[in-house]
Amino acid sequence: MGMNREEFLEVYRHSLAHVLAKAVIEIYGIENVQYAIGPQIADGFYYDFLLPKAITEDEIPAIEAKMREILKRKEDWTVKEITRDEGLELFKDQKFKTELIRDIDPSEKLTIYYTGDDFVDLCRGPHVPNSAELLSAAFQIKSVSSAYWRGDEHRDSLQRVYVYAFPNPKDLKAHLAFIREALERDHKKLGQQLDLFMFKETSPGMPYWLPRGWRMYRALIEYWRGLHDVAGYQEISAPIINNKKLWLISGHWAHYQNNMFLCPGSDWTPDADDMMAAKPMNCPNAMMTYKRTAHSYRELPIRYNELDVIHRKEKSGQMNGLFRVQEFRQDDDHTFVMESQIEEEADAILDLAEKIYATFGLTYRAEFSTRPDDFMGEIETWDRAEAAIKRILDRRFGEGNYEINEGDGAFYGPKIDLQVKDALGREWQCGTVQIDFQLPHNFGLTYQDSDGTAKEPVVLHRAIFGSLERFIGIIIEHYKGAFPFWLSPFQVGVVPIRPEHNAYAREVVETLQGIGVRVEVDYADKNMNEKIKFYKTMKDPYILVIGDKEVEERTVAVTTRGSKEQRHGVKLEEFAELCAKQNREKKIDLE
RNA sequence: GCCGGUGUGGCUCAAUUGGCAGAGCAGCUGAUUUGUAAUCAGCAGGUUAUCGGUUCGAGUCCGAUCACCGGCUCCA
Repeated sequence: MGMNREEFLEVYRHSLAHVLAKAVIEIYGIENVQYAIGPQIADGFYYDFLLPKAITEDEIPAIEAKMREILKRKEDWTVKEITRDEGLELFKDQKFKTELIRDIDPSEKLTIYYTGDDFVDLCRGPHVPNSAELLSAAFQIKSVSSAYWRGDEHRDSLQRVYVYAFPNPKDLKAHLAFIREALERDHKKLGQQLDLFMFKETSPGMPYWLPRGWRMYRALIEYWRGLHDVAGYQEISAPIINNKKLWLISGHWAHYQNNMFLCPGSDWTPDADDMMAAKPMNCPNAMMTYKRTAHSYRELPIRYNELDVIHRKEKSGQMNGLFRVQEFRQDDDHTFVMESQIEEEADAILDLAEKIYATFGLTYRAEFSTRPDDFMGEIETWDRAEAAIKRILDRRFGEGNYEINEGDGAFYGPKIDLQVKDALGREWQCGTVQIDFQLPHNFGLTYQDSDGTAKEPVVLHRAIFGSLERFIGIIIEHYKGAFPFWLSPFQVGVVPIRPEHNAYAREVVETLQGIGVRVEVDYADKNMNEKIKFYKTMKDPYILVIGDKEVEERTVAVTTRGSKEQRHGVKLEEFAELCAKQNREKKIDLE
């Protein structure tokens, strides 16, 4: 066919979308169906329909069967060019098509495709010449859900039929295996199995961190603090609940109130002067911290990093495990710089981000969002900042090797977003570097420059993990719960075979704890198999078995996670050094 | 917020057309004293998410609420 895989997929998926629409119309009757659009997506395509009632799960097989039946008719596909007016006449009973045609430039010709002689759709093409060509394609309806016409919640709610589609059964099978794999890695499932965190109805979207999960959380924080302490950051912590006066200055009261948890100072009315709100962001308090004293240009950059708990009230139906919560910590920082320091500082942040992602074995890519229409501040300042960011990104990734989202920046400044890619190739937005010309202005921040005048600093908001909660969710799935040594909730599980081995086991535990290793041990008088099974289930990196031989030789018998073999006669000191080394080096794989 | 789905001991799941809420694991008690992923026996554990309705009778049917899941929108 002389096309590459991408084009091939596009033609196949696009053509199958028409077949789906035709099937739905044949089943539900053309008078009951308003068909909208059917674009292709990463693993197939979807098509949106307005129907008298929702499609249920049990109707799916019939739709799929109808699609296959249509393909077997081996109908010809014919393309035709028409005018706008002809289009409006042809689709006069189809309101979405009519709207689409109205939006097209009147001078432009429209193309329509017939599949057989009874189904016609507005489409740019290209398509297969005959349905027979799609007989080898493999597809499966994935699900039905709802979606708004043009993504607008005030408009029609449509039935969206998602379909997996691939050129052959082998590719489809591989994709289904991938989906199964992703389901197995589900962090909500693993979080429960590994006893890391839980949720309760009494505080939706606010995780309880359980003993094992909190150990990991702490390890992550300690790692993060270690890096920032030596990179010139000064960690702060500030009030969780603040009076609305603060939010009035920052602008959150006007623009973010719907996402804030309010609590009364004394009097329960929203306009009371003592109304308080849990902070949804750390920025205002960082501004206050900067403002407590006068600053010289010699002090800049000033970097205030922090890990305070923040709260954002979400509309119901938005929460999703650790990926989307209402209470979380960002690995936040507000760096105050002179405009001339933006480039160097942003570059240093990207260095730090790269180092951190590499520790987890995560690759990443950058996106750059530029000035929106409703921007605030001086256009020249924006231009200089955008040019500075562009220089950094060109240097780091090469021109054209990062995505540019024109006009997608915040109203207060341009931003860089970092998308990390996990073990399954899925992308997650984690890091962000946002330049802010506005907040320092609102808070009246200044520094005294070398010429003696007062100037406004620029603020860089940045996070590298994004939120610790989301990041932990990502790495649970990335590692499938088998964490690197340095990050594991417990790093070593100790199994004394009989009570008479407990004394030496205690010595082993204390030795390892003494060098900061997280050890768990079961001294109970019970079958050793139960103890081993528990530590294996919990995916502890190392299990040490201690019996007569080990007590006598002052050794440990080591089983490494993922390996069937056991290392006998390992000297206790030797094993302790192995642990210390891995905590230092933070390698992903166990030694 | 919207559309669809789900909710039964701590966990995983049963319960026929509406007809006595049940099992395995975990827990507790006892026995077993064990060298690498489930030793044996016994015991206890439930207002079937919550509230209301239909019915002689509701885990099951209807309504509302809450939470969660899959999407839409929004987002770290």
